[in-house]
Amino acid sequence: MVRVRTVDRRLFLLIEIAARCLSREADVRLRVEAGVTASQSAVLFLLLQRGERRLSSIGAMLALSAPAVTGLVNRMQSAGLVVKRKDPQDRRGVLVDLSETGRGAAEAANRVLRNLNAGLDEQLGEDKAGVVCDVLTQLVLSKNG
Amino acid sequence: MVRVRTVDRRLFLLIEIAARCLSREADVRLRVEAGVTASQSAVLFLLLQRGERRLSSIGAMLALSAPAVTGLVNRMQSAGLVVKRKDPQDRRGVLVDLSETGRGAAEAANRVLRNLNAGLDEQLGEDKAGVVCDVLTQLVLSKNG
DNA sequence: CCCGATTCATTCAGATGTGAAAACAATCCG
DNA sequence: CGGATTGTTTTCACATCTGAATGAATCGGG
Repeated sequence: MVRVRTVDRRLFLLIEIAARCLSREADVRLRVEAGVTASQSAVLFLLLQRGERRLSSIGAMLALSAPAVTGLVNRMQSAGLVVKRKDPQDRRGVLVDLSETGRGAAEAANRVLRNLNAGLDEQLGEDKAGVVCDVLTQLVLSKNG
Repeated sequence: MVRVRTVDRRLFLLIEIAARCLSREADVRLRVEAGVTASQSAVLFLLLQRGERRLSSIGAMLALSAPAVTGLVNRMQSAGLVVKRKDPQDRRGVLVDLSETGRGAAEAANRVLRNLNAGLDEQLGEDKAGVVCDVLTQLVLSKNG
């Protein structure tokens, strides 16, 4: 078993580096093929899978702070990707949903992400990729509940 | 085998979420116990392990763009953690090294990172944590050379 | 019914990233 | 020698995060 030493074994540092690498690659392809950024694609993915949601719900699922969600969604609204409306049941809340444009972009982004993910699975092997997904998922759940 | 569905299995999205979670936790402890941020700790770690380096070398090892390194190191210099000097061999380059203060901070940050990492190993199991490290390392190397 | 506590979103200031383009230094080569 | 090219860093404009403070709506116990 090769033990490569990039930055020792400090997972905290390594995961950020890896995330930057992947994110950069994803961002380029998402911009070209779907016209959205990587951050935006996460929101689009969520809305496409789960439908209209609160800002707070988006923040919880993506582990983003409230101000981060506000800014990200506002920029997406300016770009015509999503629509915001006050929650009629509880007017403190704000509901976000895909626009028609946004739905198209979300589907395009989804294809890009699926391709990228398939590439990763191939590069790493399905078994290892699976372990990584499980571990990261477990990690996220343990930190957020 | 439990297959949790946080955000399907799009590793590109999941790794960013996980990185945010870990980074946030690390940042709090690093600020309290070492007086530095998570980003700064990566640079300190590198300089402590490898000694004085070029800005470009730091960027390559941490997968950061040149402007990111310039900004990060400048803030660290303002904070008294590092010292910059022109490379006497090739005056295009800029060498960065730890200050006395920086060395202390680096050692403190190192202890924090070691503790955090030990906690992760315990939570995930050494074998799984090892797989994740190997996979992420492989990934980073394949993207950067 | 009302006021204090809670919840949700926004604003704010600042750290951290990016790509594009400018500023310089070194090197190549005709 | 000198102009073109290459390499390194910085500047710039902007997207993306964070915690802290604020505002707005709801809830719940008198």
